[in-house]
Amino acid sequence: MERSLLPKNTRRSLPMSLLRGREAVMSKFRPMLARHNVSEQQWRVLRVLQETGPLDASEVCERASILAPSLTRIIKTLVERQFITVGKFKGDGRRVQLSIAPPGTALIEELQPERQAIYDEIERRFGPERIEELLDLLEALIVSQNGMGEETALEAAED
Amino acid sequence: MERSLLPKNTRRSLPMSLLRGREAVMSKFRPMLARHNVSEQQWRVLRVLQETGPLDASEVCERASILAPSLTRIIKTLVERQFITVGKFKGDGRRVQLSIAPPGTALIEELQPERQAIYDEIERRFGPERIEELLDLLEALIVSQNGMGEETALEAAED
DNA sequence: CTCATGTAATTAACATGTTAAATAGTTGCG
DNA sequence: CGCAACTATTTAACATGTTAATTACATGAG
Repeated sequence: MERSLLPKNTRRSLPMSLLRGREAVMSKFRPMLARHNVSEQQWRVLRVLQETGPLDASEVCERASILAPSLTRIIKTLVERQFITVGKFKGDGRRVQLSIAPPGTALIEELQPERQAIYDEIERRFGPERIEELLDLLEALIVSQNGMGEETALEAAED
Repeated sequence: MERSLLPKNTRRSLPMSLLRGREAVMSKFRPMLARHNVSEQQWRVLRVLQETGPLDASEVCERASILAPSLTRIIKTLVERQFITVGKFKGDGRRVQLSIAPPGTALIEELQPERQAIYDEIERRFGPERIEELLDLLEALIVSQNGMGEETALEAAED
């Protein structure tokens, strides 16, 4: 007998569990970020620029999982605080090029030890192997859902 | 040699992967909710009330992973649309009792088949066993981090 | 070259996340 | 009883999520 009904309750549903899981982890980092007056999203932008080098806004959105309108606002505050700089793209007047600035790099380096401590504590509680398992499963989940299998007979008929 | 450094890059970090994983799943449900003009959060409130019966605001916050200030606003719109009703709690004038109303129940029942189809598709792509694995890991993650192990020598010293 | 189309980014409008503070109601202790 | 401390909810203020519309620039067909 087929047994793939909807989650019996809200506590064992994928969206809710992913949300609560993320909250469980982020609650450990949030105090650190708050002490330095950076939001989660601002922090993600900084890290992406730090690790990848100058990027245009679209790529930052993609890599930091932030929507374009949010990024527009975030850019404004990060520029004001001199954590990043913006410039035009050579050859395409629409794009903006975002680069991390020295104060941004300095912030990341300043927080590095504390981040490490928090991450170690999370790992100690949950177990390093399980973290790897979880990361692998999440990656597989993302790939499985984002894959271009949209062409079911149903949806293809709508165009 | 100890090998538990910070995630090398933003793509393999727990918070980012959890965020992207959630987005991968929710992107499948969002269109359905949008068609019926309910937000994710409004939907979670309805489902919690449906599955558990009348609750006070705090319990709804807890079960739906919504912060109290957000819930206050959500209640307002759900009451306007007659999806829920609010009443006072006998014996404690501070609490509000939230109950799902017939139109709310009707909406949930109306969406049930579509939810089932979406969930089946997610399951088909990712695999039923892996969903269970993932849910188990997430639950373990949450428990491990929320547990009251806060009393490290470091933090105990701060009080 | 010119216009229709497409793309990158921004703006607008509203809902929610997030923290801090304010409001109301409860409870326990003297 | 009367007040201090606590608890549940709300309000406030600002940042972000989210979708739709708009602006500015780019590109290709004719």
